[in-house]
Amino acid sequence: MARNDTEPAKRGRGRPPSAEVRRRILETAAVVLVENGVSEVTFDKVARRAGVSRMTLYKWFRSPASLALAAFEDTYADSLRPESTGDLWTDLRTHLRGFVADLSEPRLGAMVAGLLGSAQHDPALAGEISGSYTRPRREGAAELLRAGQERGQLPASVDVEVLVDQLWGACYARLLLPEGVLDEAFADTLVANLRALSGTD
Amino acid sequence: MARNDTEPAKRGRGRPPSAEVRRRILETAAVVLVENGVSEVTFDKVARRAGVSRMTLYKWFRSPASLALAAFEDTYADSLRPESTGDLWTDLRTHLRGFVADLSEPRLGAMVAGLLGSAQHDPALAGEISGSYTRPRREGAAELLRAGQERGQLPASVDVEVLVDQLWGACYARLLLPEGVLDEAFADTLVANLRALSGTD
DNA sequence: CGAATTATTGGACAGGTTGTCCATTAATTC
DNA sequence: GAATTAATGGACAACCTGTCCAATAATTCG
Repeated sequence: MARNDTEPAKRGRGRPPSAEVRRRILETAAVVLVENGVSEVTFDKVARRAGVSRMTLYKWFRSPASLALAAFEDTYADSLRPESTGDLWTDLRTHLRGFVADLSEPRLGAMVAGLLGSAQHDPALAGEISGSYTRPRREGAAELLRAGQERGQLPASVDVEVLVDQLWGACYARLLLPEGVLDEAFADTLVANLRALSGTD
Repeated sequence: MARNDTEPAKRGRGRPPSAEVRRRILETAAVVLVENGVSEVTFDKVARRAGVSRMTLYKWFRSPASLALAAFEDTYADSLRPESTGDLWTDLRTHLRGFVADLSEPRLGAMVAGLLGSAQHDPALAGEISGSYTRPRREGAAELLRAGQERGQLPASVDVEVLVDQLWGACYARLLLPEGVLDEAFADTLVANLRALSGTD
């Protein structure tokens, strides 16, 4: 949570990068990001608003979208909450409820949707998102399911990797497809549907 | 399927819109769309390539993305295939297999992903996609499930609207999230997971 | 201290896209 | 022939990108 920008490492020779400058860039980018969306985060605008040379941005960030992602991570990195109670269905409900609560918070949801939207035209951005956002979250989700499977709460024949998409992926579909409604009831029903099928009421 | 541009309706007074011009615009936009992606479909480029005045594009299309969507619908509108065999699980497998086959066809998948990506920054485009693409497909999917539910192949307690997201939505998640693998095996496993849970092997 | 090294700045430039304006020409109906 | 609508071509300011360059600042090494 924005605690890794104070003193990164020993530099060799020349003038060290200014932590002050980097901080102002990320703060300004975060403001533009939350107020105007990813597509408005532009090198030109951020540089002018932050009172920083545009060249510095070109040196540190691959693209405006990449800067927006860095600002997002720096400011809104959330906790990944990996707690577990020992009961699969309880874990799923609390985890999915929190997840949906985050994504349906207008500002955060719009930022995630905007970043994923930009990634559709920007393979490099997709790679960055995969590394810092998608992959760790997907890992945690699969782990949760695997634990339940090992406790016998899920048939061994269930494909956990696919089930991740049938729970968390379904939430992203509601976030990204037009007309999608994303609320706590949706999270609950995702789990309820599985239980209804398995008859474990 | 590009059959609604020949003679739309009687015009009142002045010079009628040129079907020839409209055709060239949509064809050129479709070429740019499939070759370079949604983000490269620009009024300037399409107008120059089509040999048409840029002003004409501004008159007929709300935005470049809207033009890209029109070109997509005009050229690549697919069939919605609503056939049904009477068995839910068979219907689901064939339907989802075809759906995934379409989306994983590189050009078509990239176009859908690009359009949905652009819609994240363009609410008006999201509305257009909802009306012409998302809503009818979602309706068909829900209908398929409801029919199965009425035949007793799905518990009455299952929420069909949510289950749509757990099947088709999961495919969109794989399409739109980085690292997602979308193939026939995924389609089969989506259905297999539900059957594994319900124990109806 | 001085030299080498790296960061940052400010300015400049061409290229592309948008959005808008205007005058002109073309086609069609009344 | 007059009114009406479509289409054209050109122009303009505004913004963003990507790149180049010269000048200045901060830090380490010899």
